[in-house]
Amino acid sequence: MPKETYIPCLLGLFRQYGYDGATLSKISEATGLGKASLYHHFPGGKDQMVETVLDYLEKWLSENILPALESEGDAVTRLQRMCLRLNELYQGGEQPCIFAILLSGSARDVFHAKVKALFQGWIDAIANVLIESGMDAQLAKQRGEDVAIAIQGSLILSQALDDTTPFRRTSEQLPTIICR
Amino acid sequence: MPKETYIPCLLGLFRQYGYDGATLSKISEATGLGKASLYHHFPGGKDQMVETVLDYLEKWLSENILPALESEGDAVTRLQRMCLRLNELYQGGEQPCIFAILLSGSARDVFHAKVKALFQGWIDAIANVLIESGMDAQLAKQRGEDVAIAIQGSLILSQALDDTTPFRRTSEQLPTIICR
DNA sequence: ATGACTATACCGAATGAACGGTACAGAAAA
DNA sequence: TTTTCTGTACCGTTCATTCGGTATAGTCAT
Repeated sequence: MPKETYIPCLLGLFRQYGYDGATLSKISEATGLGKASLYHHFPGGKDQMVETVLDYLEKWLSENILPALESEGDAVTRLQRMCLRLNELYQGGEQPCIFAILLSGSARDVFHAKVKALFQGWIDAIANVLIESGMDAQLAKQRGEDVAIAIQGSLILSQALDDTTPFRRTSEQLPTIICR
Repeated sequence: MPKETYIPCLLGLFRQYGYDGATLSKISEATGLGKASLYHHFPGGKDQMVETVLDYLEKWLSENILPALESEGDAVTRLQRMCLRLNELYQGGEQPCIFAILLSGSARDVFHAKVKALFQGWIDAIANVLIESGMDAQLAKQRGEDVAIAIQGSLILSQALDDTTPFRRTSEQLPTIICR
């Protein structure tokens, strides 16, 4: 089996346990692969596993989130399409954001640059939608950040309360609120 | 020295490294205490250290955040006073939220109940301010959640971008936005 | 005031378990 | 038969935790 097969499994593990908590034993058990097999597919060890997951997600974002933002229609509609995709990514608010997870612990040193770039790309893409619809560029950038803030915050709160309502409500109301 | 002395140090460590990343070696080095001494003050080990920090923070919240929300003035003013306190707690957005940190990794099983209760208490206190100022109860609860979402989200984004601007802007604009 | 006792604070060294990672020989697939 | 994969056994390191013990200071009864 190619290593891509195990990406969803790895993603789930790093989401649930974080970088430091996702031990090789857990990874081995969850994937059904022995340590030797894991190191055959990922010679770079745990770091490379995360790297692979991040590359996969970067591709997923560029094939799902960006097209939604660059699709036809007004700004509200486009943001709604984005939220539909985010709903898949976070499984309706049940799953935490792996990018946020990777910001703490020993993972931060290694992956911060990549995570930062991903956030900036996302925010810029949102801002462009708003600029296209006639919003002032500086305000559009702020509103782009506000989207990221609302999504990330609602995921945290959904995790904290063990209830997906905050995320689902936020992703529903967000598009209209952002566009004024 | 009494164990309370080490609370700020422990708080900093768990914030920076998370529960799984904050090893006894790091704690020993940062506190200047030998591992055996740590177990003298905290016989329950790492769990008890986190518990002690959480108890300290619960007290801090009840002496700083709640009084700010129950102080004199209109809703906007009271929320502004709360944000001033949050600014201290998170050091202007430089420090992540330990409650959010404790939601992932092996810490989640142990501390989720306490974190959930803290969030709910905070949100309820905010909602009460808004209800007092004439807002519908159900909407007030949503707005209380929106405050938590905005604060948590802006902290995540500040960490991701390595720039405190999102947190500082959010905590400044939040009070007026929430009250409509 | 003195010696016996106790509580608190601390530490170096060691424990077994688990960590991330590797070596290698054999199985499976091409 | 060569390449790809995997199971087993291992490596050194680090993990959380504990052991046995010291230093200090205060509390006693004498």
